[in-house]
Formats: sequence, C-alpha cells, structure tokens
Amino acid sequence: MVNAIKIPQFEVIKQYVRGHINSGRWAVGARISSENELAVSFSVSRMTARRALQELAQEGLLTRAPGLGSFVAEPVLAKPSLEIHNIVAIAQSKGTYSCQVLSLEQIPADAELADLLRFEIDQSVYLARFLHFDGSKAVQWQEIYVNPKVAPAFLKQNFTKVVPDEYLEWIAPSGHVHHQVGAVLARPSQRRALGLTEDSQTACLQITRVCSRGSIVASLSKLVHPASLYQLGTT
Amino acid sequence: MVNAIKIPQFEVIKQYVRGHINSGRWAVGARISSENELAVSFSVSRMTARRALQELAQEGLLTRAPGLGSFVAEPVLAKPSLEIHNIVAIAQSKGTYSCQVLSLEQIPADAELADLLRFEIDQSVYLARFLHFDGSKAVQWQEIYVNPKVAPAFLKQNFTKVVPDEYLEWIAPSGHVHHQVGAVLARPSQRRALGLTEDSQTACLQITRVCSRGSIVASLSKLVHPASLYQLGTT
DNA sequence: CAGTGGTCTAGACCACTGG
DNA sequence: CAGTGGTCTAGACCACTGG
Repeated sequence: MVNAIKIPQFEVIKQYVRGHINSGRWAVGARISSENELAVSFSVSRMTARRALQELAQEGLLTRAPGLGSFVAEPVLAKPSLEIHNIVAIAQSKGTYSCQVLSLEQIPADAELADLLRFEIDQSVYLARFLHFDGSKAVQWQEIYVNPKVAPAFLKQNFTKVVPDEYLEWIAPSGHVHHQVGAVLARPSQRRALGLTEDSQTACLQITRVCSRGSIVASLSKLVHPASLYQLGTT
Repeated sequence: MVNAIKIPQFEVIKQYVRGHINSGRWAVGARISSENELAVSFSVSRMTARRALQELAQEGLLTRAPGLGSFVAEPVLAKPSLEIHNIVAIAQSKGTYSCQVLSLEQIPADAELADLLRFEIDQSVYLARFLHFDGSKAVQWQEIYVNPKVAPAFLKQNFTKVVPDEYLEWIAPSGHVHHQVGAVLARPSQRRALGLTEDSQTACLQITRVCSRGSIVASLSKLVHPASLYQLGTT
C-alpha cells in the first residue's frame, strides 16, 4: 500500500453526485436522490450524506428545499470579475515607490462635486493632485477630493512620507469603497506628468474611487494610468 | 409572544464569537475557545459548537488547525473586484440587439497570434470582425480569432441570427475564460464603425477575452467599447 | 500525555411540501 | 399522510500538536 490516503465518505458521495451532474445524466432542474436514499446507497449515516449535498449546494451545484428535495441547479457561469490591483501598493512593496505633490488646495464645491460627495454647494473641499512613481517611472496620476470634516489635517501631511490613501484609511477607516473603471484620453497636463509623448500613448485607464462610511463620503479619487503600464486581469 | 422566530443554537454561538472578534476583545491571532469549551459553555453538543466555528472559518473570520485550536484570522479586506457586464447580453435582454458582420476570413497565424493561441506558426485561423448594436447605437466592436479545430463551421454561421460568442459556447463550452482590461485609442476604422467623431471621444475600453478548455485555446476576442458608453463598476 | 479539530454514527424532533 | 431537508444530541475513533 503506497500512499493510502483516506478519502472521506462525504467526499465520495460528492464526487458521485458531481459526476452525474457534469456528465448530464442528471439534467438541470431534475430532482436527485434524497439524503436518506444516498445514506442507504452508500451505507453511511444521514448526516454524512447530508454533508455531501450541503456542500454541493454551497458550491452552487444544487438547490435544496425542505419538503421537496435537492435539485440540479442552473449552471451559473462563474461571473468573471477583475481584481483591481493597486499599482501604488505594488511599488511600495518593491521599495521603489515615491510620490510627487502636484498641488494642495482648498476649494468650494461646485454643483457637480457637491453631488458626488453628497455635500452642500460651496462647502469647502480639499483638492490634491499627486504623481506616484515606481522608481523613476510615473505610473499613476491622482486627483483626490477630501472631506475636511473627515480629515481636517489632510493638507498638512507630508506626502513624501505618507501615501495619501493610507493616511485617510488610517484616520478614518472607510466602510465602503466604490470603484468605477473607464477609459480616458490624457489631458495635456497629465500627459506631461506621466511622460507620455506620442498621441498613440495617450489612452489611459481611469479608476474613480469613492470611499465612504455610512452616508458620509470621505474622499473621491480619480486615478489615471497609462494604458501601456496598467491592465486589469483575471482568470 | 409576537414573532417568536427560533434562532438556531449554532447561530447564537456564531454571533457570540463574531461579537468578541469585531469588538476587538479577541485580538487577531489569538486562540479562541475550543469546540469542547464552547459546547460546555452553551450547553450544546460538540457538533453544534463545531458547526458555528466551521462556518465562521469558512467566512474567513477564523483559522482552524487540528491539534492547535481556532484562531482569529487576519482581517482580509474584501478585495475589490469588478464585474464585467456584457453589453451585448444586456442589449439582447432588452430585445434591441443586432449585429453587423464586418469581415469573415481565414488567415495563417503569424508569430504573435500563434503564441497567444498556442498554435503553430502559419496554422490556419478564422478571423472575424463584428459590430454589435444596441438599437441604432454601435456599442461594441469585436475582433475574434477562432480555432478552426474547435469550431470548423464557424465562418458558415449566420451571425445576424446567432451571437458569435454564444455559438462558440454552444458547440464547445469553454472551461476557462481569461479577461484583461485596458485602454486603447480607437483606430480610424473602429472610430468610423463606432460612430466616434471628435478626438476627445476616441478613448476606448478594450477587453481581451481568451476562452480555452484545458490547453486548447478556442477563441481570442478583442472587444472595443467607447469609453462614453461603457464603464465597469463595483461596490 | 491530554487536548485539538476532522470524520462519522444512529438516533431524535421539527416545519414544511405534495398527494 | 409519508417524505423532505434543517437542527441537534451523545456518543465514537482518528491524526495531529504541544509539553
């Protein structure tokens, strides 16, 4: 006996059921054997058969209903999703991160901004622009609007030592973060900052990030990345 | 007694443990009560206490190890992810979808394409270009390379009646789908097809999608969307 | 060694569904 | 009504970890 790894009984039953579903022997919507039937077939207790079906239900292969039975679930093609990897965090972990402060100011919110931040019009907002580097390469242009009530000392920070987003997360952990991804053309100032020369390079991925807690918006960032440097991927 | 909904015992224990973790009374990494201890404390059987801890472990709040115990897990901030919503499927469900075939051809794979498709160089590949409409508006430009071995009859389909991707999924269900999102500038032909006039509108979101099964690549699509029409979002 | 979590049993009671 | 899944019990044996 080489490598006699013990396979749990509930796993055997799961494989059996999975096999019948994947091969199509049990059609979508069809009722499958009950816990009791499986328990008898496999000579196990009901709790063991139950565990198999339960886990398959949690994996989305089965639907179960008291009084009715277990049914082959509609095959839900795993909805593809993209991880947003933070290019700044990556540079930091490599130790090659640096940040250039382009501007720090306090402005009154115009109508559009007030709407986005759930502010009153003309309420004062911090506006900062940063250029984030990985080594000598500018990888992200950031424009961030900050709620002064959440981070009153924001403009006084030394952003060559503290990453803006980390500072905000530190003093006011955000409950919800909303992301939106789109494509934009680099504006001339952005093009210069990011070192984009040819017209063909000016396509940028823009991530709009809103950090909020409850009904209070803490910050809104626009992150612009040269398309040549930044891609979102999945499998 | 109004609305005396029965709360299962394992749920009570889960709430108890969750409370101690969220409030910080049990620090990250700390060992928590064992199954046996909880069973005694709550006057339940070990299987019930076990279920509570097991489910919390699956939710990522606990780490468990035989012989050692259960520990408060590192709080993993839910990594933000983007759903890729299929603009074509949306138009279909609205009943306003239509498709225009721009080209259908068979070409030999050049070096780059052969690499992407895991093909031999000069092996024959189907290449098709489509323009997908939602009503009278062109919402997606698609360029798709198809493996003739997977879908030999691909070029003979009537794509005003069948969506290319659905046809492929139908005759050869793909095991893995890989997506990549980037920003591109619309090429002149794409700009014309998508009805983009001003230069400022030519920023496009491009999704590269590779469908494969095992080591065989079935198709590779480049989907180009005007940035004004297509955004990816999350919460 | 005593304690941990992982698997498993043979029972039990329950609310619920269909015929 | 008999059957279903949901909850629960009081036992059991196991491989594993630390002291």
